[in-house]
Amino acid sequence: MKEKYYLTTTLPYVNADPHIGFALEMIQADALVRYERLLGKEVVFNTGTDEHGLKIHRKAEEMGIDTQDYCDQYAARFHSLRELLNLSYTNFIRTTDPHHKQAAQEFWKRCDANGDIYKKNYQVKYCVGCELEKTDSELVDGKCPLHIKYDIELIEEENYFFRFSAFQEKLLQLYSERPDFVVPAHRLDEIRKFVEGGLQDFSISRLKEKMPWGVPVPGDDTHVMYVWFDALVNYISTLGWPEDEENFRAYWPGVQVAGKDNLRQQSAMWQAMLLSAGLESSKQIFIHGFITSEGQKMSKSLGNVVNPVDVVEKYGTDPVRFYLLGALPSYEDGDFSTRRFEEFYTAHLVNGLGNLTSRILTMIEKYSDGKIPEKSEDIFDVRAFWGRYDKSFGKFSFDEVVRELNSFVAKCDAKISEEKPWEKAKNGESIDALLYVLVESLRHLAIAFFPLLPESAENILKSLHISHEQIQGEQARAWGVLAKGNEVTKGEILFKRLES
RNA sequence: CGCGGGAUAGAGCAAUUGGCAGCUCGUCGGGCCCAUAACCCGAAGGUUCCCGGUUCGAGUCCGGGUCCCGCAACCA
Repeated sequence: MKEKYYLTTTLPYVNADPHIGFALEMIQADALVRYERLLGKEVVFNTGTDEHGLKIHRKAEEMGIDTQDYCDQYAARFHSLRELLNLSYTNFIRTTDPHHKQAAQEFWKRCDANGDIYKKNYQVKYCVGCELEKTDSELVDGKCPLHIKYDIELIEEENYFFRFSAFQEKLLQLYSERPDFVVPAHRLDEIRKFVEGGLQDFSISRLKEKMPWGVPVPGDDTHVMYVWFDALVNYISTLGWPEDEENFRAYWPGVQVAGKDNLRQQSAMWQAMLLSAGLESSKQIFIHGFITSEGQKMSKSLGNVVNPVDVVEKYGTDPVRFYLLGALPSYEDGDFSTRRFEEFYTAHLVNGLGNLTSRILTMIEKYSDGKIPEKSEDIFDVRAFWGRYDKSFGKFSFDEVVRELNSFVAKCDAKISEEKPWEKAKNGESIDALLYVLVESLRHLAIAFFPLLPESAENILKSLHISHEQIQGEQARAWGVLAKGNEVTKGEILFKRLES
């Protein structure tokens, strides 16, 4: 039976269009699961949309449409990223799905049965000017920056609370037992510090009369769940929890990919919730950074927001995937700049992989009659290459994976220059040994590039007449798979040169 | 003394446990003609933010300082 692998992204909130930062998360997640599939694993890859809460409800009201219709529209927009970015997710969960709501309620009941949910007065900070509830971080010197003349009013309201404070010890234990629970390590340090500083119980419900757009609290029809509580449960409800126990057991615990703004929610709150419900902790949490635009924070007012749809239309899906995975530091914030994008694209895809592919296939055509020559020795040590490749993927270091790949391409180019096959061919010397090394290396490269550039890699494989089934498992990584006499077809140019 | 990240060649980034400071792009010089005017070789370019300490040896460890950037809890 195939080994199982489960990975989920966070669910974007449907109050804005997808931005490049979310595209990064999706692409990282997609590269990971494609990599795991190469290893021969059976994968569940989950994403979806988070659709409850006050902001959504209010926005739909403003637009004068039904809230569910509003959510449907946005969910469709996020779902369209699948094609745009060539994503291979298997599940797309929406928190308004009936099954998810039932699961969230069941989850609540378990935490409640465990004594971790209780009622308490909650002070809401309210700005009369905005007619909105405010959070502390929205206030400046305790006042609403938009309405300094009014004092913030405190409204008391009874809410359900989650006993977060009870899980401090257990969370710290989890962090110390599993040093790679959160990657990169400095994020684990960050969350540990936070938990060590003491935890406060948090509110997990809202009064239904004020905010009806949420999952009803079991046994109390005057409250709905606060979005966080319901949304986090999607990571397991998508697996059919609670009733499909077999599927849940097969895939949970899973790997979670999230942005640095989600560190607490994923690695502390959600973990505490799981502990409370008596479920296993997540397997691992990978935290990525944010993307700046031309060196500045993206913001609507600066007008420098990068829209993934625009860049994909301009450059294509694979180049965008390649830039996001390879040109940004995997553990930190990174910058999206047009100049750098074009440099990176030209250097590594056009001049690198694309040109090398063209070189090799042409030489096979010219000097070997379009057929694979006799098998020869592996001079590049592909086994060691795969070792480094696995190691880099294992630590979510996508930039390192890309560096490995680029350096393999460079080695091939250097070897060609060194051997000067065109000269030898003229002198009547056999160059079959070199040609085999090159074309077999190209096969390895195509497989290794596949998780990052699925479409381009597929094109190379097509040229080599290698089928999709032949790229999985250990046997695909062996040296000498291409058999003598098999045809090779030179295809279209892989990466077009940018016009300057 | 709220928490955390960062500062390394013109730009963007790397440097397992301390051990000759590297990579990509760009610049300059040469080579090559299989390839998408691509590719290869060589060169120039660094006081690793500053001050002090530990050490045979510090980008890396310790102390102090400066400057950027996130977060600061119910803001997805």
